[in-house]
Amino acid sequence: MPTPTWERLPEAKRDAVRRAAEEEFGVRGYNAASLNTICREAGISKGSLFQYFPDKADLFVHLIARASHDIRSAMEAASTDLPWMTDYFGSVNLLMDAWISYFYDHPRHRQMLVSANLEHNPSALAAVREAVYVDYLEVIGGMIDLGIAIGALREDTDRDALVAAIIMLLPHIALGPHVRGLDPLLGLAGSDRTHATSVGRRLIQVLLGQYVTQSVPKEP
Amino acid sequence: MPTPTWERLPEAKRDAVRRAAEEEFGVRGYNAASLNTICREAGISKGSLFQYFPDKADLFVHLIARASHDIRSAMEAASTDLPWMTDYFGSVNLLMDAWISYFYDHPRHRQMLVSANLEHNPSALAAVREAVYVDYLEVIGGMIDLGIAIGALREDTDRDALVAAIIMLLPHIALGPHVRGLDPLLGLAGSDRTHATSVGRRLIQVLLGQYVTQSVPKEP
Amino acid sequence: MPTPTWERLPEAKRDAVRRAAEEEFGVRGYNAASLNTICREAGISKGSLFQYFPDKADLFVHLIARASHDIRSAMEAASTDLPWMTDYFGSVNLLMDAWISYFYDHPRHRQMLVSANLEHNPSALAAVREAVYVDYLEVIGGMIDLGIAIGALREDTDRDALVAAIIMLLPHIALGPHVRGLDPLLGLAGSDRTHATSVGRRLIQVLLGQYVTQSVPKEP
Amino acid sequence: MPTPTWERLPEAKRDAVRRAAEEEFGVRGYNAASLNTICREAGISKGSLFQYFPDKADLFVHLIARASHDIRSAMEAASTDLPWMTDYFGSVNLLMDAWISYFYDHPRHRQMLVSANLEHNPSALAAVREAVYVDYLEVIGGMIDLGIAIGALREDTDRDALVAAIIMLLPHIALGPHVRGLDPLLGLAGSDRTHATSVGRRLIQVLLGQYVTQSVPKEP
DNA sequence: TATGAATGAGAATTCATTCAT
DNA sequence: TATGAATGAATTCTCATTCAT
Repeated sequence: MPTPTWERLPEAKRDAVRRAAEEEFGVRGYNAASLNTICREAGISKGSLFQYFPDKADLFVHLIARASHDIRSAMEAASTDLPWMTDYFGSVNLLMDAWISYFYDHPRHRQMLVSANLEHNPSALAAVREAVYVDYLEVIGGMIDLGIAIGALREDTDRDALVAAIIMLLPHIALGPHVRGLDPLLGLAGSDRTHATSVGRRLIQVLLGQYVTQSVPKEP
Repeated sequence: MPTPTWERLPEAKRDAVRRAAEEEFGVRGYNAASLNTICREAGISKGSLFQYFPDKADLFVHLIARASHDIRSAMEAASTDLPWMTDYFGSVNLLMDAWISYFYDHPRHRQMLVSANLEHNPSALAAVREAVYVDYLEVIGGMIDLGIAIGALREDTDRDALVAAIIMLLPHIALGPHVRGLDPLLGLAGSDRTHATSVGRRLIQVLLGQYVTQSVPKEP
Repeated sequence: MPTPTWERLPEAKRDAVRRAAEEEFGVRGYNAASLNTICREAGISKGSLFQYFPDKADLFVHLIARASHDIRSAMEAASTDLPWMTDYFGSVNLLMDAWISYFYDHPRHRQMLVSANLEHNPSALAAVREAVYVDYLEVIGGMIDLGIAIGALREDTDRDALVAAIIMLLPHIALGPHVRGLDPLLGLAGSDRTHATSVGRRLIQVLLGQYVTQSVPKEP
Repeated sequence: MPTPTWERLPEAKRDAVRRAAEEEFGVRGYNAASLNTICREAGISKGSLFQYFPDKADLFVHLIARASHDIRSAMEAASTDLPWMTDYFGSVNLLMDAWISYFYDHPRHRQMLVSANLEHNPSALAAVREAVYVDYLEVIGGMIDLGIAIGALREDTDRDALVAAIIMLLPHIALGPHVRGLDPLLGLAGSDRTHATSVGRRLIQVLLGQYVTQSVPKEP
């Protein structure tokens, strides 16, 4: 956890530190990221950084948790206005669109979460698990449960397997499947938002298709 | 590529080095793995290791490629005797069973491939891509194409999206979904082979279910 | 370039580091010099040295450039009061005396510049070229040009060949001709300042003799 | 000294080892030269090399001494037919031409002797001193003594200073003054044999000019 | 509260030399 | 006589963390 000193800091300085750290963790990964670099870019001293966060891992966890929380908020906001009751499947697709858009609008968050997903260091990984997947489980799980409850998904849906599959795929869809050698298949590397969105929809279809009871809406 | 010296080494020593290196890369990941540790565990001197492999990256790539090749061979052997024509979906499930079993029988390979999948270092990642994903694309792609060709899968199957989704999920299924925070859902951590197999089948069903034209066989 | 940290260091510590480094580079040459040894002798930790200089080459260049600059300043100071107009050849000799004296007073500089002149490493050599020879070319070239301009040297003097010859000989004269097997001839090894000065004058005579238009002054 | 084993070796193998070693010492210098590389290029094993020469220094000394001896022989052969009695200064120039030509014809020797002259390692340097400068002293000293004896050089020539100056300049003239920052002055880097020869003559003139009693011959 | 110099363990890699076969 | 695997000390350089100012 950040120290009280960190909380008392002016927002501008906190922002500078966060930006520098997200960039560095995003580009180099947790282990290879250098606190030297972060301090230099943020314009603070080494000593200061250790007065804000007890150690490197703690800084990382803080950033991941914040990003995850931001995303969840964005998703919940986007979800509010969707016609879940009347067009469930369309709403799922629109939510996925919003999610993909979020990462196009917040490239530093995207990059850092890619790194987090690639992380092997046990304590960093534990942080990702606790900070990110809890949110995922709640949001995705809730979405599927709603679908079943309102009859938009078949009653015999294998809820847990489906939620798990979606969560496993999520990082690949928005964060960059190309890092995993799938690019020849899906052509996502360097693609624009429109193409990424359309690929996202195809994957949703593969996962949800068999459970949908409504007629599947066409792409706009 | 390993040096000629490596090729001439007695199998026992090669095995000791491979074991130690797979273990270290598996536990700590490419970047954090220490050649010091590998040497100590393998009982060789630092100088020797560099007479076997030109550098760290080369050792890593060698191990990954070897493991990947072993797995593909095991899969192709397992595939040969399956009744693809008469029970396509059952064969898919049995192939998945074999695949999961392989990793239960070769825990060091499993662990190292998990690490490889988590790798952030770009050049190490490129090695993984080339060594592992090419095999995956061929084996999985071939399996789906066969299903479509013989009418076991629907003609309008989104072949690429499906192959991509399977490949994205593969590492999670056999290599450890628990590392990604999904354990509360699937209960795989420390589970036995039987439970892992059953989870694998549920995920296959989620992915393939809608495209299957045959009646789905029950678990044995 | 040295880091800001280096600039802020107390002079005593900077001096200790410079001494140790000049000694080590002088005794062993750039390539063979050990940063370990330098740190030990300077009484600082390995980490500290790399907070002062980005790498080994930078430390080397810094020392060479500093020494060269010191020498040039000393030469220009010595040159100021000489009677160039009325006794050009005598002034050349007195300048040479000052130059030889400088190295007797700064034995570490002498030794390090000998090493620098023996350097085989291309990038270290480039540094020497840029730091040292530019000064030499300017000072020696200027001196010859002046001699020609005021009529102290013959008009048909092969200016470039003469400057080149002097510059080629300079390191040998003051920095130690004995290292090149010439000692049986000149008896410089371990000699005192007086003998070295007299040898210097003989070499000047060999080089300049034919071009001098004034009567050559006797040694004092 | 090479071992008896080395002497018994077939000439072809000895030649391969010499070539490889001259190349490596020439390109990288004594300290940085790698016996690994030499063995690989020569096509022999590490063990063999150490059965031919007791250690690295000994191999280096052997090569230097051999090259120096070759050069001396070539100079003495070239000297034989020169008209020393009737055209001393012209003969000096022609000898210098032959010397420069030798290095254009034996680039590996040239390069290795450049390295030797740049060497800082004490034992390697001692070898250079003993092997090379003894020859230089005898050949150049004899040449000057002859000039004085036959009256081609003035009686009051400062024989030792002159010999020393010539020997100091020799490596620069044929071996590459460009490495010492003099190229802007003399334009020798990458120059052809003709230009190098003409530069050599200008330097001879600068050194010998004042002592010559004959009229100086023009360049052909 | 901020600073930034100091630390030293640890990283990958190279190399001349030895010696059992 | 030839081989080439083994060695381990030495190299430059990085980094998170501490602590006196």
